[in-house]
Amino acid sequence: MKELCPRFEKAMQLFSKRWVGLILFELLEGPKRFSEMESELPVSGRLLSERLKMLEQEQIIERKVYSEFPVRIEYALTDKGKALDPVIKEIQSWSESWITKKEVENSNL
Amino acid sequence: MKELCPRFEKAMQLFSKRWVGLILFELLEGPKRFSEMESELPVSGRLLSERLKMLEQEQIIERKVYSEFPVRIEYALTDKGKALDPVIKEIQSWSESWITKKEVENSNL
DNA sequence: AGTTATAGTTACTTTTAGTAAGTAAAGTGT
DNA sequence: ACACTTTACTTACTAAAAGTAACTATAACT
Repeated sequence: MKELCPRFEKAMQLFSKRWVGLILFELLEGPKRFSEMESELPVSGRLLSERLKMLEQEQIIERKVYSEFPVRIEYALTDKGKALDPVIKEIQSWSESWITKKEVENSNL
Repeated sequence: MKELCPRFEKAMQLFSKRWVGLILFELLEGPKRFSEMESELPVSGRLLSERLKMLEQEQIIERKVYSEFPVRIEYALTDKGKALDPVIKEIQSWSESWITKKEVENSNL
């Protein structure tokens, strides 16, 4: 097996985890709370928690605790995370050019 | 649950399937055969076959049969597939800027 | 101390991925 | 004609990841 490109492989390993793309899409709009993301995406608390933990470990997002009542916890992109903006934008652009209405409908069956 | 962007969600659904990114990376270099991809990527025949079938159905790749001895089958990107070049390039560029040597090493444990 | 609101976690089921061995098709050699 | 190659898959089985629903933790407020 050839080496291909270890950094690219590592990046794809992150991206090919379910929900990661959509979580990043959300966070590019600005910092969000757990419950916001949970309600805006069709992801369960269990997986959202798991992914946020992973993205924090990869230093792509940052978890900030605000001691209010009730406690507010916000997730925000780091510089490394913000640098993914062009990637998300390219995927968005591609999907608008090449994904047909029909395909979108059929994917929900 | 908000609608977000159905086309983007559909695109991420494709991308977040394991090996899809690496298969596209390979095919952007030019048409490839099954056995070539199998040996260049750490993917098993079963999944490679499944992914190629899926990508063909999505019209991202094309399967061409050449009646030689032994039979030669090539997979090539369609225009829709070639249009993913900027996406792959952006991921590559991000990974080169932000994935450290250490991260690459640790991901193989 | 008990209530409330957010942010998770746990235990369980279903789906997807990984592995290894086997089958299919079709041109070749005898 | 028929067994032999070579590539391209498929099948049966095991392991890992994702989905679901109910439950717990924390901490400020009353």
